[in-house]
Amino acid sequence: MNERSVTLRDVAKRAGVHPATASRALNEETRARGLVNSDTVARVMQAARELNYSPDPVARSLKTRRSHTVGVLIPDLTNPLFPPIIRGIEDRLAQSGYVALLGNTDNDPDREKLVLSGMRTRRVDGLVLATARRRYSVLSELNMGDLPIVLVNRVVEDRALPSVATDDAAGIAMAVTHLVSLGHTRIAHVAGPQELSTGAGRLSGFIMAMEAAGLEVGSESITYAENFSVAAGTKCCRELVAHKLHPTAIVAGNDMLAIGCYQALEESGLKCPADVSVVGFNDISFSSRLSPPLTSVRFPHYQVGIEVAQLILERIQAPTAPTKVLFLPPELVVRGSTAKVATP
Amino acid sequence: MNERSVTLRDVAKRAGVHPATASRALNEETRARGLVNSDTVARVMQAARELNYSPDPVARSLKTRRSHTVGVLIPDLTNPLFPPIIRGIEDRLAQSGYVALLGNTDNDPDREKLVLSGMRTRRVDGLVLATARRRYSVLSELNMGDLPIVLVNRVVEDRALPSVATDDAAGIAMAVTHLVSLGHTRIAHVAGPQELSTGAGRLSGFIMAMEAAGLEVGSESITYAENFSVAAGTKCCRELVAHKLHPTAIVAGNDMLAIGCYQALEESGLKCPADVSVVGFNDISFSSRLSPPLTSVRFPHYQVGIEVAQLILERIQAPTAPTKVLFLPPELVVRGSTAKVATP
DNA sequence: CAGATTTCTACAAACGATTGCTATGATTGC
DNA sequence: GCAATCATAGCAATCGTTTGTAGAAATCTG
Repeated sequence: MNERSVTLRDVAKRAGVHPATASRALNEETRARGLVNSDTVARVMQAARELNYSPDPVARSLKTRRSHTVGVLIPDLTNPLFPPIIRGIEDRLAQSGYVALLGNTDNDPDREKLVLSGMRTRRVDGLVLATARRRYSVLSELNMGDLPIVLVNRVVEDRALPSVATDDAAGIAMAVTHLVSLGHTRIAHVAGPQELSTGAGRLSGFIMAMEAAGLEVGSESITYAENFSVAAGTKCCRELVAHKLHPTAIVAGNDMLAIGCYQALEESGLKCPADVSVVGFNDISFSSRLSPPLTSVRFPHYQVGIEVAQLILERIQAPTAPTKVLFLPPELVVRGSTAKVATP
Repeated sequence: MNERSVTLRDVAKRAGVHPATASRALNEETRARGLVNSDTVARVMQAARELNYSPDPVARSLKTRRSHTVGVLIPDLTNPLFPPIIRGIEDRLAQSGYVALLGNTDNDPDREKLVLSGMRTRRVDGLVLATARRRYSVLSELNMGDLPIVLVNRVVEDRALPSVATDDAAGIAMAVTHLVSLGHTRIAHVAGPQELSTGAGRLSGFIMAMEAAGLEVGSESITYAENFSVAAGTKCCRELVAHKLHPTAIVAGNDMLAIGCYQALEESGLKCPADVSVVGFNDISFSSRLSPPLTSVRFPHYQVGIEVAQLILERIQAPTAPTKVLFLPPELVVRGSTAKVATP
């Protein structure tokens, strides 16, 4: 019943060897280095199997200083962007015997510091940050300089940290091109927070794409959201429609902002897409079920998670490996929220 | 820079005491038992503060056999029902210095076994299960009988395990009553998987509520979904509309199934809510943004998470405490997917 | 004031693994 | 045939805590 959990000593005793030998026999690397006879290896493994031995990760961690754990910091799990990414991360980590420790920061620097220091004392082997501001000070403050780090969906300004993200500019360009092909010329942008890399990247992508299309982009065609929320989107969109430039299309910084636009348009009696087309970014689940179904820039969330985990594992193995910055291609999913511009 | 992490020995040395004394001085309980002089307590705590000491949880776990970690098993993080629950759990756990270890099972018993045994070797102090079938064998199989367990959103048949959930029957009853008050009499049910407690509880709630309303519920007014997915909902709804009983309202086992109904209705050229009203369950985020906005039974997800964490913490403290079964009240959110029955 | 009792603190042994070093045969070279 | 080399396995220390026990002060008791 309450079988006292079987330890390495038990295995060793059963195999008739010293615990140290048993340890080496069960350890891939030392075995490979030929430090132990293949006969005894077989005997030990047999014993381990018979006893259904599994090593105590706690004891192991204490000695090896590795927890086989990586901390994953996100603003808020409730944001539908993150669950698929997290699943990707966890699935890939599990393959290598690692687990993820989640931490929600709610975009609050204090909370972020708290969570981070908690992760440090829990001795995570690496850190995945989906919360990075463009300039990142928290890390150095907390003296976790030696910890492997990978960013998700965010890039720091100087690209000094490895990261996985989609090409924001390319995605926005696809949106703009799509709108232009529908005949739109008065295209506005609801920009996300500029201290976040996505917010800034998408704004500059918007400007570049507009210029490439030969369209003017004045200051009145851009509004800045305080954060990536529905409410902020509504607020911004209200400004846009109130202004004299009557945009026929809006490129939102993400889907939340786009949904906010829906609401503001409704309030002002404008129809989407008949009067104003709207494009989002992220293609969160259920965006196809919105009314109207949202045209959005999609990128492979789950795959991003996989790649992130891959990267952090690599860096844990070889902390000094070159700093990879990986971009996954975006894709425009055209749905009902964009339409040909109404002939005036 | 690379300050060798400060250990208990350092603190002890600085305070001029033996490490054991330092340990006791820093430990709430032993201190309370008066095992150490209050002077030395002060001195040790001072030293600890000066050195910015934080105990190594790994070493501590090794000795105390407690990991300050609880495993949380869910079918799929991607299901929008779970993120708010998880946040509740994590937030409450964090308050007590615990962390959650997530595990996705995809409703696959094998995967479930795998994840569970992983959690056991990681020495979780407790288990939160959102995946429980009505009869639960996996646990005994894995010989984790002594581990504290709490169920979320699921109840086992004999209520032998503590759990937190909403009152499924009451929620469904609210839905049925609402529909009846709108004049509906031909009300059908898309039932979830019957091996899950929610599936079964909502079905029996449906039957009871219908009888209470004096309405017949024949076998043709119930279809069974294989799982809680949009696709399964579509399939079931197709059957319902194809059948001779032409229901004017459908109570779906959850929101996913309800969305599936939307799709099937659309296919058959039926309008919701003009021709058929639909009610969901869970009120996942964005259900208000669906087309039409979904009427759904809501319960406080985040709060459920809080309560669950509370319960598992209690049980970790006192494993033999009485088995609480907590029900949180549901609430009907009426939106655009339900309407008065069309006069025939 | 001697002895019994109470308070505290130090010692040392765990917890379960890993790992540098040493010891033992066996093997080889000359 | 003896020294040097090599392949294995054992010994013991260690990671950073916690905790049972022993012993030294300090306090109390009669």
